[in-house]
Amino acid sequence: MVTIYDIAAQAGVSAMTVSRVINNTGKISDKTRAKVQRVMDELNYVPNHMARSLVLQQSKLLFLLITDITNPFYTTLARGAEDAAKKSGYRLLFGNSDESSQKEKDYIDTILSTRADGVLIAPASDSSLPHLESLRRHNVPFVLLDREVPGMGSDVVLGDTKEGARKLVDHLISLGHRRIALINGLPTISSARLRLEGFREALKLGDLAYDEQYVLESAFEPKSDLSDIESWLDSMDPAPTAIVAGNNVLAVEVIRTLHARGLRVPDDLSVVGFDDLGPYSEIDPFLTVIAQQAYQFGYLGMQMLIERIEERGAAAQPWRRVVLPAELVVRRSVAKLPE
Amino acid sequence: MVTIYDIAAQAGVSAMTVSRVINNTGKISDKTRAKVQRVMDELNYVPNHMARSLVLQQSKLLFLLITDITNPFYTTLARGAEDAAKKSGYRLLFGNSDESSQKEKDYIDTILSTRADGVLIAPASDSSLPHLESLRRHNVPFVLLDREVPGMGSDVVLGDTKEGARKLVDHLISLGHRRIALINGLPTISSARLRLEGFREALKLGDLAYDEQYVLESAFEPKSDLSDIESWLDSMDPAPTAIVAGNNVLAVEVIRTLHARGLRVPDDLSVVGFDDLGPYSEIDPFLTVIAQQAYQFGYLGMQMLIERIEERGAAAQPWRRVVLPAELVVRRSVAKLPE
DNA sequence: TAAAAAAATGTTACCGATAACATCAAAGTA
DNA sequence: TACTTTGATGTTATCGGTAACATTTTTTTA
Repeated sequence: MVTIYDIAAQAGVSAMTVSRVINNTGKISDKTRAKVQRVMDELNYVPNHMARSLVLQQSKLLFLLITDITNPFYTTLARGAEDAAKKSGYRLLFGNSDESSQKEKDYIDTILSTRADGVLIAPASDSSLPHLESLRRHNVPFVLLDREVPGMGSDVVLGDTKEGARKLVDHLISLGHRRIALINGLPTISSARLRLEGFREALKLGDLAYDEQYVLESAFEPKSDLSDIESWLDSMDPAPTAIVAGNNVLAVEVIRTLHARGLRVPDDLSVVGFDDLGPYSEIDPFLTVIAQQAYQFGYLGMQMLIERIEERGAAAQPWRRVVLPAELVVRRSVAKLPE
Repeated sequence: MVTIYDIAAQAGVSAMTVSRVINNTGKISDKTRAKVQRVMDELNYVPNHMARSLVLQQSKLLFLLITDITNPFYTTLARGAEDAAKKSGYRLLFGNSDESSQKEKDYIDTILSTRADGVLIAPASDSSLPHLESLRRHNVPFVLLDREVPGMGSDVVLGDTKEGARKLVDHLISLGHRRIALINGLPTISSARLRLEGFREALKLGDLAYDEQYVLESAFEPKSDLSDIESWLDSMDPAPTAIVAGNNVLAVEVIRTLHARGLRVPDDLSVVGFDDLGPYSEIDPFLTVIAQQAYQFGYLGMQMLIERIEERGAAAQPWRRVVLPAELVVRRSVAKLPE
């Protein structure tokens, strides 16, 4: 690999002069600059970022850690984060924790040892706490996305999840549904807890009793084994007329299971969910959902992160909490029940 | 940040001894090892990967560069690459070029200056050639995915695209279609060229004439402006009875456009495409497609990359070319025409 | 018990860059 | 002309690790 020393030797100057040309610092005569520049081009010089970060103690590298790279919510979010990072001259790398606390830990280790300047992270669950503590301890700024972790203060971008759940249930009630079920993420995830809260509140406001048998808590990630959904569907008595799914993955699993049983949505059972299904939603606007501003999650989160990084040393600002609105998008997956 | 020198001082040994404990190299007494280990735990030591890579001249870092992070084909591929990388003890970072040659170049620069050990890359187009030359010049092994770049020999994992296109057209012909249109990616992308070839061959075999007006070459990425699709649809005379879309993004765009015009698929026009639409194809198996083994693209490509990296120095092996099969998945988006 | 071998640990130099300071020449000023 | 200032460049130390070699301690063997 070509180094500044190779350039320096070839151009007949010192390494420091080469460094000055590269970074456009200090004073250099035009003649020297031109000569150095020419040699760099000739030898295809590429700066070694690691050597540079080592001495500068900053990498201009940011990480985005998401929990499911195949989930359109997160990939759209990634686009937003990318755009915001680029605008401020940072490079962005992605990691995918797959909803696994262990994988998340591995990525955090990578991030720490890569000496990233900051991290945008959608935590796997409450058990991410030690990972976040590790980041905090090592003084790596981070911003949480979509989920909070109790016990860890930080900047965070959230969706108005509780309100979203309420809107979904209200919508169902307004169409005559009275037996409404919820398949939710695990209660170790803050957003799942909020969905349940919103769900219960809306029931109460609608004068409907909360019945535990109508609630299933299941992992957010796609699994091959759908038997818990199966048995849950069997167990409810009387059967619900509508199911609220805690996220898009669960919505898909539920609909798949229903289809496998020969049940049609919404004719036999209504289904609503959180977050869009990506391009698919566009060709066949089928599923009624709470749409979240995925791109904004990434964009705003990244802005907040960069502000934190650049204010470093300044008096610490209080944590910021951005809550993005949740919009009900009515499509065709809910039946209107006869009164 | 805590360094090995801090550990060394605290533990009353030399930095080298700490290094030996970390890497489990050389000979160390159990007592010393335990002591050093304890101090590392106490101080929450995290190795500085950059310092280490600087001296070792290798980073154990790999990159995956894809062209569209919101495309399920690539995210599924990413999963495969991730799994294969982890199995061999490499860390994997993602980059997203967004089908843009410029963004791709920026990522290549990042990759070069980060001194990654290797790159898995889905090139944006033939104009990626200089970027690949740059990698080659700097001796960074890479494997191409899904697309080849003329003039650049390398390992590559491809889909059997031409055969795929043929199968789609055959399928349409067998259902009575005679006027078949193709909306394809730009001809600067190898896979788009192959699709066109397969398309033409299948027409010929089916005794159908190739008519240029039925072919539109458009960018693969989603755009807000659909006017070229609009005018193309208007221009064809007589109108086709079926449209082959070159990838999933284009399929979605076409269907969206048709819906906007009040046309139904497949009742008014049949549409087929390449690559699935992610998990969501499952809730409503609608679009007939050529399904590619996205996960395998990533997994096999990563394996080949790692083999290249680790054989370095050994006699160079000839380039390998893996072609993965393309399977026709028949669903509901094609109408059977009366003879 | 002295010499040789093995085990445990330390010292030095270097990876590729930059900050801080040092030097030297040309230009400006008294 | 001597003296300061400014501009252009070089030297040295350092970031956090590890390889290669050096040294010291312990164990084995003749």
